[in-house]
Amino acid sequence: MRSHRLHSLRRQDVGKTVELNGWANKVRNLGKMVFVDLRDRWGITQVVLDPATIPIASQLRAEWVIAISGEVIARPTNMVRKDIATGEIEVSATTCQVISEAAELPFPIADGSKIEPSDTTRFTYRYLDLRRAKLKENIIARSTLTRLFRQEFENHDFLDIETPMLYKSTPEGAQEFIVPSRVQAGNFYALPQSPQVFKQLLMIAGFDRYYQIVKTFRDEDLRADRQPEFTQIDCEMSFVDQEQVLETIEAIVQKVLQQYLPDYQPTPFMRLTYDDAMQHYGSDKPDLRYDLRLHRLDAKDFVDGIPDALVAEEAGELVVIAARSCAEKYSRKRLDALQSLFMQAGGKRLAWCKVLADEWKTSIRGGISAATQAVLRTKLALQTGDMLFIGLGASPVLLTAMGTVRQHLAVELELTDPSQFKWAWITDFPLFERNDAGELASMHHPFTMPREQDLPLLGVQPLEAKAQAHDLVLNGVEVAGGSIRIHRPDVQAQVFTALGLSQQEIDSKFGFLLQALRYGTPPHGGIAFGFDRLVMLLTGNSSIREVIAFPKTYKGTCLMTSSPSPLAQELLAPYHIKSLVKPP
RNA sequence: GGGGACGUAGUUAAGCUGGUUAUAACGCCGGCCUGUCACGCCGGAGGCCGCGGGUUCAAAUCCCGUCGUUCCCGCCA
Repeated sequence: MRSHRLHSLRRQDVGKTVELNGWANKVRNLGKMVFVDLRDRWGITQVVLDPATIPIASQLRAEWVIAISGEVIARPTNMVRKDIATGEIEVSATTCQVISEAAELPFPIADGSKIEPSDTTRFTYRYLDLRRAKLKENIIARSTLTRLFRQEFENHDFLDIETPMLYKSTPEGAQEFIVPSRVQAGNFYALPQSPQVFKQLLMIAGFDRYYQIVKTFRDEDLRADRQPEFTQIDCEMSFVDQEQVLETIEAIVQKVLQQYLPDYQPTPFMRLTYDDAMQHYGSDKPDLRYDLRLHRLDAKDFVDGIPDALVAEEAGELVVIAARSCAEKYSRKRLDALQSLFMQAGGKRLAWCKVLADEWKTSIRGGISAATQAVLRTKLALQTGDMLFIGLGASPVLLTAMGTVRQHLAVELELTDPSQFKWAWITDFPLFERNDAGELASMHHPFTMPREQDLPLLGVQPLEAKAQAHDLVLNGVEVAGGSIRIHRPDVQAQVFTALGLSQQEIDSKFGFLLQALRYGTPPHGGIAFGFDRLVMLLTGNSSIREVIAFPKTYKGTCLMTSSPSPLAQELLAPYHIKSLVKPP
């Protein structure tokens, strides 16, 4: 029986007889003596074996699972390793039993190797990748954060209630995963994109506060921060206004951060309206670790008139970003790259100026007059060595295009310190937006409550209406989103109507919700965290695959289990499905 | 759906303006080694150069297609 885990033995344990189990992280065979770094989830302990008494010692290889018994001894003084917790001792083995041999490894598990396996290799042998320190620590950190969030939600009287995985198709949102019913011929469930409607029904049922750490599913194309199945921390509260939701959630997050990050100094989350975020940062999820603010320029900023190069054919507006001390960093090539980035994002032209001591260098034909330079210097607090990026285009695309430039500049100028955490609430989102077909669509979802004062706008100027919706943004990533929900059936009906749904559609899709709202519904609202993204940021990773034990590839496949896989027609038949694709 | 990068021993890479037997490191196998911790030294094995087609006297190398991994845009109520 194992007597100790592999992180725990210290100098004061010298003389103890111990039995240790684990993986041979590293084997160093010196002929007449063999050193094995024994590893488990908790740490590493060095074992020294004498092949003269333990012949198997010279056969040991990396990643074999072994059990040894022996005596804890102090390392010779000059052999003490200060960088390892157990570095003062080692275990002199008296027995060694091989529990399980390991085949030749596709990549080294132990730290310190220069060889970094490719993604394909890592995915194929995910269980081995998970043995490596980095991924292992990410998964442990995730477990810690799960525990801390659970504790805090429980402390705030939230009830953990499960909602169905086999749900109903609601095709308004993301592409869904569908599940054929065997019993109900020709009918389908859908996997939930969110437990949205169920948590509202739980509020109607009177549970008052609900939370759930739960998988949700979206059959969309993947990204570094998107997986087809991902984990939400979903929650909902009754008898609250938006301010109370924000305060409660912020308190929970702050408490979790204090327990998770040892040096965390809690500062209140910043508050920004959607309009301010767009105007100042060109994004509804601005990264606030750096300033690089967007400023409007107009005719009065140009003493001698706006240079021809900055006058658009049609309605043109000008937005400028002043970047500090980077005039020397921007070569022609980098500027061209920025320019094409800006154009791709929908901007018309991106000009630049280098603020130099004597004469400004600029891409603007004819240059910038001394008088205008003086105005800009004051307006933007310019110093020699700064650089201006002036974007020409039409709102609102100009703002988002400049937001893209801003983000790109920050990366190039190394302003994105991953150890820094800048949180912000974004509020007052538009209730609706126009989709590609020019139709009205919910920006958040159709159960979002408009601001009280905007209710009269629903029938007349719906695009002007703002929602009681809120996103939580961390370092430029949307980590949570939610809203106050509609608790009045008449308002809900108005929103459905504004969205152009017929009475028949409303009844078939959301009839049960409208019905439920009629039986005494408390005002309620909540939020859902993208837990994978949150863990990714808090662990300093740039892909959520690094914090998910068994993620999917970019194409949504699993290289380890080879899923998804074709099903023969006879296996599909019970589900009343006929495949149009011939299995390979 | 669109655009970019990558694919060569078990692994990670070099080779790519075509030309002898495809190179290195780590790993693996054998030998030596009592204080290693990226142990060291000596020797060895290991290749459908992703796959298919084309150009050529000759293709890892050039061209076309395809598959896979990845990053971005679209998409993600």
